[in-house]
Amino acid sequence: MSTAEETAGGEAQPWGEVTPDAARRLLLAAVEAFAERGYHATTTRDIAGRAGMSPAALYIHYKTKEELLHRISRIGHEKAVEILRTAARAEGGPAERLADAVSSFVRWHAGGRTTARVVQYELDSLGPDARAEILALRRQVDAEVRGIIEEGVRSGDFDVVDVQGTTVAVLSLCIDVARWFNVDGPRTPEEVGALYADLVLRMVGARAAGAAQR
Amino acid sequence: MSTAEETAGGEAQPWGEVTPDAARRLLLAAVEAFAERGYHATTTRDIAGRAGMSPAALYIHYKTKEELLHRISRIGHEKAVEILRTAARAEGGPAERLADAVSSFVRWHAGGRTTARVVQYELDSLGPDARAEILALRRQVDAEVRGIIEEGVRSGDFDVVDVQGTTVAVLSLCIDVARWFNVDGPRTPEEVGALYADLVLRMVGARAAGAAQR
DNA sequence: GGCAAGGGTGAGCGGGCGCTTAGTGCGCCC
DNA sequence: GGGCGCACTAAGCGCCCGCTCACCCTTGCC
Repeated sequence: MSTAEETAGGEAQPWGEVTPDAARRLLLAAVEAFAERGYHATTTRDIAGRAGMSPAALYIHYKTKEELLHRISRIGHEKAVEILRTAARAEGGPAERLADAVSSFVRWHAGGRTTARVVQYELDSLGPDARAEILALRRQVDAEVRGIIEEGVRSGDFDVVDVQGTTVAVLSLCIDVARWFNVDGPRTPEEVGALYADLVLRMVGARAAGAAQR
Repeated sequence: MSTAEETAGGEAQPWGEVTPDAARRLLLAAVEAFAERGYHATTTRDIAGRAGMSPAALYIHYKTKEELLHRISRIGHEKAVEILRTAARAEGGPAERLADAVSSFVRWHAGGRTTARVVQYELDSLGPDARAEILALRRQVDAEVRGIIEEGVRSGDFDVVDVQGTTVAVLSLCIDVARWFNVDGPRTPEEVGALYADLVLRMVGARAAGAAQR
């Protein structure tokens, strides 16, 4: 039976596609460990231990420790592209779609903070080939957001001087959520998403920006 | 001869206070190495090698590898606080001071990217005590920016619903510059600083925000 | 029941890690 | 100008890393 799509924001089981059950448990354990201590500070013994297996079991499903990071990074980036693409292709005006894109992207970074941390901050630990593959996905992420902003400028909904610079700033704002967000903190992912969507609309000078908030 | 204060933005020699010359060279080497590969992926042999010394030389000036990170982190954070405090206490209205704070903070993150990277992203590699000390400095950073925004709201210059949330977002934007900025890229630290100052003024709904840009 | 396949384990290899120690060269003070 | 102190080095200790290998269970098919 096909695993049903989970509700937005959380990271219920985005790893359903990783097929042997033991391989998925190992991957999940690696995500946790990498997010907590970083790739280099994590040992293969720690990963295997979290998955309830012996150190050697890891090498039945993955060639190296780096392959684990590579897989996590690719799946995570694909999810990020999917989130932004869905928002970009939705119905509604540029402002509506940009707000939607930002709030879901932020919710993903806050709610699935462990995954997002690995995805966004452990890129440099990959080898050159894997790194290049991931960078291509990043360019897609950038293009989706830039597309919405360009459209808003063309239609006159947005007032932006430097489209590329503003695109970088918008993504930057969302991505950094993975660094500071704390699950035990005072804000829910949804609240941060809503706040950030409003702030971004202001950044692009959307007509009537923030009007709905006041 | 006293080392003259360097011009703003760069990181010519902010480590003048580190006194034995060899200790400073080691620290500088550590900053480079940590920024490039991360704390855990950097070996003491690498640090000593970059400083042109034998591995053992490191332990004459520093007790452990972690002490190097601790020192770098503290000096870096003190510099960050100083930059923001200077901007916050300057003359002029809230908008002017906020723009000044953001642009100099961004210039520091972009120009001194190696230092800023270590300062912002290697915090978790510190032990609990050192970490707590650094977190106190971070609270000061937050307080300086929040102070300017609060003042702007009181005076009616800014229109902000969620002061703390907006403060986090503003700092977030600046800090993330250390992650993506590329010295060989198309923008200078000054250009990014100016762009970000404008974007932040829009975020806080400053009266006539961006008017000077158009 | 016999047997092949494959997920899993215990033990351990080679190597590089953080850090130490014994010794060396050199400048400075009396 | 002899001795002391200190910055520094060569060598290496003990440890733990990523990863491997020989072997062991369980499962499914004839």
